[in-house]
Amino acid sequence: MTTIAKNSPAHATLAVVFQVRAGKLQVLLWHRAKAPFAGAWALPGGYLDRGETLETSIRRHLAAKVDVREVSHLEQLETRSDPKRHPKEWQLATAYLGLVPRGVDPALPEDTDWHSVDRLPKLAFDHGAITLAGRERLQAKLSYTNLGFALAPQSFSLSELRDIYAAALGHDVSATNLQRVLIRREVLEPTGKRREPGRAGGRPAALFRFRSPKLEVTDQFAVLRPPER
Amino acid sequence: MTTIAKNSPAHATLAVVFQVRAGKLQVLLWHRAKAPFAGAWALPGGYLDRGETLETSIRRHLAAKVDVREVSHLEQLETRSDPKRHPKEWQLATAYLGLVPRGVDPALPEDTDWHSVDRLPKLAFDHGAITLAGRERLQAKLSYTNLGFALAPQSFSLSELRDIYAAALGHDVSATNLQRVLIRREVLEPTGKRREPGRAGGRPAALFRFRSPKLEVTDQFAVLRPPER
DNA sequence: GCAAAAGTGTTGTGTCTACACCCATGT
DNA sequence: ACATGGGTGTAGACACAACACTTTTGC
Repeated sequence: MTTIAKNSPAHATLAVVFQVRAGKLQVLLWHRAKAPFAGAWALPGGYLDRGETLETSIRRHLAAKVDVREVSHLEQLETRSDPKRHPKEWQLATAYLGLVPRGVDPALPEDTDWHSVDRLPKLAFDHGAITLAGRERLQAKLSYTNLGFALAPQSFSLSELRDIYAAALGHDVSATNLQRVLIRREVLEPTGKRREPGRAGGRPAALFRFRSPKLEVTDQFAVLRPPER
Repeated sequence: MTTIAKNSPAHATLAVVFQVRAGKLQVLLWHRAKAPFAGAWALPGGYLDRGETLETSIRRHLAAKVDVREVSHLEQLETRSDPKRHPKEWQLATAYLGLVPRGVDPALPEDTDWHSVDRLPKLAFDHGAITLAGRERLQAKLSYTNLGFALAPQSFSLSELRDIYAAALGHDVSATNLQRVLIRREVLEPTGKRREPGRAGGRPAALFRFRSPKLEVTDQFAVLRPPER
């Protein structure tokens, strides 16, 4: 018998899955029962298997936590490699950003729950930093892409959409101006339907939808763009 | 003797190193002598070693090709994981974007050379796609950050800077407007020095420098920014 | 009529492009 | 003087924020 020095790192995939719930941006976490970091909350994920891509892997691990069909957007965030990030093994982790539209409420396992991002508990490993990196990516892309489609339901009033943007961005958003920006960019379109007012009355809201369910950059060349002729 | 199933992928680091040379955006490639892809050009890089981070790894591998002190910026791009990306082994690769300022001309090994990005030869593995992803990242960040510092020399006239931006962006850039954008954003500052005119005459150009040699976002919240009060 | 909620009109501001014009130097 | 290259002045286009005002509903 020879001892074989393992000369490749273990590789895990993780996902920062966000959803706007109860007016707050929340992230999906599970509660670790075993060491290391027993008792701490952690991002969902697991090891990469032979024959699968990173994206396939994180979809497979997420399927154990939420109905993957609910995940409306998934993109790679970053790969973490600090040799000390895992206390027991040499492990790299590739993190993904996942988004779930407002309104759906997937069934979750016992050990899994949503947590408000601005009141995070102590997270295992480097998952705290990864979560914040995910929020930064989300906030930036809400500004210059149509990424809102991934947080919003199929159809919505503009004040509902404003609340979603406000929760994700962490500051007030004006429904008036949000409408004009997204309509001008041809990101939103009216459905022609209306929402019935509640018992307090008020004008019925027009319902909108996102034109495309795929990520599109809507404002990339705001400056330093090519000359017209 | 037992066969030990290796259940972790090999992990390599790669770098897309750009420099503006001869008015073109060029990328550093080396010529593979051995299979797989013998005879093809490839991005510099190599395996990740135990105890190092991905960034340390790519700096180490780059050191074999260029003087690493010349690399003025390095950031992680993406991790590629297609099981078929390497014909012989299960290998992931994390790619970095590296930038070298105009003007320096590092000594290179025999097998290594610069190639114009818009006339790339066939590249090994998925290196062609990675190179284009690197160019996209560079072009986007030139618009909304001070990343130009990493492509420009210490001090430069505005027409020199315009040529650098034009090569990287792939379209004409107006020196007049480039100046105003970068000065307003407080990215550039005058050095107070001047460039002596050439034999053809002409007004001597004022020399500028970038204020900061670190990446800073200068335009992130162009829209959907927080209300003033 | 009045409160509530949604939507429109309008003004002002800041940032950018385009282009005409002026400046400083060598021959 | 004039060619050459650099720099400034200025006008217009555009996208956005802010806010007043109007519309549509329930009670």
